[in-house]
Amino acid sequence: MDLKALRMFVDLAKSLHFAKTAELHHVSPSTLSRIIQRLEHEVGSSLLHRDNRTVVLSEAGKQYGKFAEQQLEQWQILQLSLNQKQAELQGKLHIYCSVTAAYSHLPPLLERFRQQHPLVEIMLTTGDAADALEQVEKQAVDFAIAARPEQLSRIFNFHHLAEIPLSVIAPTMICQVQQQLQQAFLWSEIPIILPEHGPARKRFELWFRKKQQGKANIYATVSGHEALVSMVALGCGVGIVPQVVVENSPVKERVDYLTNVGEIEPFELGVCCLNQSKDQPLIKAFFESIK
Amino acid sequence: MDLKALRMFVDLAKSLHFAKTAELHHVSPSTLSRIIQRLEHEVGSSLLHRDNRTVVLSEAGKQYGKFAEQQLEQWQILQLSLNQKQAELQGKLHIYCSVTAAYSHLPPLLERFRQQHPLVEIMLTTGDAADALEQVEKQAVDFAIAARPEQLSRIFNFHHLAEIPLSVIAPTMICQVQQQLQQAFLWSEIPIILPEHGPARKRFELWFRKKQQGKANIYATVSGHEALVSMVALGCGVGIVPQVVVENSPVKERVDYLTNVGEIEPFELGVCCLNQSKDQPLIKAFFESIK
DNA sequence: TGTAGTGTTGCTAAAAACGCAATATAAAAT
DNA sequence: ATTTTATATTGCGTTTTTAGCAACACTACA
Repeated sequence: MDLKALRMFVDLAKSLHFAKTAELHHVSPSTLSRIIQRLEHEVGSSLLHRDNRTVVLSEAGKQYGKFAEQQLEQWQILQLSLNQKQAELQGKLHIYCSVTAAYSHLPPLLERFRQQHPLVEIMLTTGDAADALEQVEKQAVDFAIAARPEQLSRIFNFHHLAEIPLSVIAPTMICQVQQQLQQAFLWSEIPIILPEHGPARKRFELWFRKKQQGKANIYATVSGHEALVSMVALGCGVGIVPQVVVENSPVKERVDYLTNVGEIEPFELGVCCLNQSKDQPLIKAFFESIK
Repeated sequence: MDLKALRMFVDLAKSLHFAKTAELHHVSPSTLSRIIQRLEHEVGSSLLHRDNRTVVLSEAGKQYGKFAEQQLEQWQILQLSLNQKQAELQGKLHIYCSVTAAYSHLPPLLERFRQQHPLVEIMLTTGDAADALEQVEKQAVDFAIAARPEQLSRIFNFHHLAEIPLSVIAPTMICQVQQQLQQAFLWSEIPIILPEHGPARKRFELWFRKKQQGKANIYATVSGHEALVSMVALGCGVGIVPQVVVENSPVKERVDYLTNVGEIEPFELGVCCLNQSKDQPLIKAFFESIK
């Protein structure tokens, strides 16, 4: 009986609709169904009568709903009371990250921080992941969600978040590139699309050198992984990007992963700030909230 | 943040002692430590100051303690209110099980039932596991926690609970049996202690026949697995018993498991009642609460 | 009778939790 | 001052739990 389950139940009791409630909470309907089953088992009686088409609250369900709301309210009160001290902290916090990271990795980090420091204003700048460290260095932002380069200058403080696997992607559509890949081919003949700079480019160079097939046929260089996926989807060539960028891309149906093309070392994604500023109250509080 | 964690925190806040609290709740100290860490992470501040030797509540911890007690109280209120209808159910319920099952398997079953039907009086009879079905058949009890025999009469209703592995145990102490086992030996020479009857005896006969070493040298037959462990511990011979009996035995330090002695088919442990009585309200309610 | 909408269940893969054993540290004892 | 004891935490392998997909079962409605 955790808070998430209670929230879901409260919402479900309002909407009386599993699918919608599940979507609202970013879980699959089956998960929600099982969560409710767990609750029912815990209290020892069924909370909802469902006849496979409609859902209504049982008497126990109504009581449970009130209970759940009370519990959640008390939790909120506790939060408020505990955060009063921390709430003194206020100001602006500038964050830089890629569009993709903003979707995939930032939300859970910010959620806790915002809860603990509601008065702090978050300013989010999105852009090419490769520019992240530069932004931090020139103090345009307080910190960035960034991939760790092989050589990380001493001036930075880096906190590990996750490993980001890279993949080689190719267009799904019928085009010249597609046909080349179908046949026997030399990598030096395949047009390749690359990031202008940054760790992803480094990864590519390392990977291509291993193939020992001469010079790469670079079709274009772009800034920003998101744009790179689009280029590939349009059939311009193949590219290397983080899988998570593809998953969140609106054109993900139009690219395929190439398998058996050799290992590509994954990114190490993390939160990066200047060492000199890591003791500033806001930045310190942020690192505190994510560790 | 589930109820168990809250209960543990409340107790810990009183005792200020991890090891004792952990034991009280039947978990290892490390588990408790991690549970508290989880709570602290959830609220975003430390609840206890510990300097590796002493534990004191932090300010946040005090507030959290109050919160936890409130939450638990509301849960109790909910329980009470939901159980009012079911509480109409009252009477006596006679249960039979072995001493060991009373420790190891019964508590979790009864806990839910008692919560849901507080007015029902539980009458527990412990005894030799092998007598369980007999007790049910002659209606001395309402149901029993029992091992399923190969042939289960149609008059019984059986609900599976768990697989109980059997083991061959021998005395740890230096004695004749011990020495025999150390050397090359024939199984027909080793003194063996057996249950008088019941599934465990059947298992033994099956197992011994596989060895094809003639007739077993049966030193003694006893009724009740618990007594059997004692006999083995005293050095009278080797025996076959459920592992769980050994684990709960006060003399478990004085017996060893024999390995590489062949497979013994495990018990199927379950709840067993008469088919004719499975629709009685109390018995039905019990099965409901454990399924 | 077919079709779309809805909740549940079987199954497998991933994640979380557990407990043991080792570790760290501080108080108490020698 | 050094050893012993008491206590909480951490590393790690194992077990248990949970999530989500896909298939299913059922119902309303066209």
